[in-house]
Amino acid sequence: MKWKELEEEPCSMARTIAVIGDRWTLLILRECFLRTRRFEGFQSALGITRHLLAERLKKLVRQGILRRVPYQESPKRHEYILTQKGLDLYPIMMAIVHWGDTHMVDERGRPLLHLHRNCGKNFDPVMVCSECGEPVLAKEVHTHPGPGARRPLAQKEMEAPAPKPKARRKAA
Amino acid sequence: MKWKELEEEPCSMARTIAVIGDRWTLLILRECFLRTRRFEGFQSALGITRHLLAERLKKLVRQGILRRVPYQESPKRHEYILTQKGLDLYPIMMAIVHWGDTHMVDERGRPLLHLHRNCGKNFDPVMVCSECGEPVLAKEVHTHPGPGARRPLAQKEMEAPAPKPKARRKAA
DNA sequence: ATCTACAGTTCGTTTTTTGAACTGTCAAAC
DNA sequence: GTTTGACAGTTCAAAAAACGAACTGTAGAT
Repeated sequence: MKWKELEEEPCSMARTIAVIGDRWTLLILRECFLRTRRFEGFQSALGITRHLLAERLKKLVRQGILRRVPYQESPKRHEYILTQKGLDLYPIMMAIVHWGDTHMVDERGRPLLHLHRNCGKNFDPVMVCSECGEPVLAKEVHTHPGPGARRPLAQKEMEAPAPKPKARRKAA
Repeated sequence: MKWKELEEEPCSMARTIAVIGDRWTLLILRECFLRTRRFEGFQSALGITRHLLAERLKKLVRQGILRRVPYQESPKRHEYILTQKGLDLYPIMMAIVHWGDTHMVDERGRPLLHLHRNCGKNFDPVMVCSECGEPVLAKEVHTHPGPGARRPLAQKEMEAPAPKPKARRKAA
């Protein structure tokens, strides 16, 4: 499977992973949520190579996750700001942080705490069901095909190579 | 920054990303949650190279996310099963799927639906505050250092170059 | 005139990933 | 009793991605 195909898989996870599923992209997004906006800011916070950083930022802009906004003329300079689509990644970020808080901390405890201003307390993110409001466990969930599931196979595909004859052993 | 260092960063996101933050690992985990357990199962579902798959599975076992359980003697064969630590990744997976459902679907709609058996409805995952139960928005959260934050600077680090005065220039 | 800040780009080297075949055990088929 | 197939890997050369370090270019500060 190539990465181009991945983006077209009928799977929301695959498609999302195709966009944000690499280490540097996730770290760049972490910085975005910590209010970093500028090239040098990302570079020095992460130690990423400038080449990669430029590439990843471009990709995030192409995907509509960041917006490239000018903040000064002459020399033209831009900031990278999260769009709404980007802000919507927050639950993913928080879920990742929370797993780390639960399973990857050392004896000293959490590196960061999160204060929910609405209620004034440090909190953990909890994933609940949109319908009943209860926390969701993996075992309580049944997954089934939706309208965008892989379409029924077309005739052409039906004729497509049945699983290749595996001439794996001592061939030729 | 090398990946070894990443695992030791005082940041739960960095540590988590060091473990699961690459494309194949995330896809392997997707398969795990879809009940795939065996080498061939992962390989044929994902099209990952066997070499990489073996490597990634080893790493996930080392990290305690999967358990390698024998399911037959002679030839010894093993299954890869999610541990509790692995099951705890579920909110991350669901958050990723949900973002994809929101921002990456085509006109046909979602590839997969998730039924919450407890309430009998198809649902979306919602991230709420553990303290007040309300959905959390990025803007409502204030991040601050916790007990495991970067240790106080050692002497050597104190001697490191202080940030220099910033040059100002005309704004846009 | 020189230095520094910023936002990249270029390019040669190293590391990772890929693709394809190979190894080895055992059961069933021929 | 030899061959075939399923399974779970390992090996290795070649291709792709990432790294590091230097370079480009604009402009304010010294």
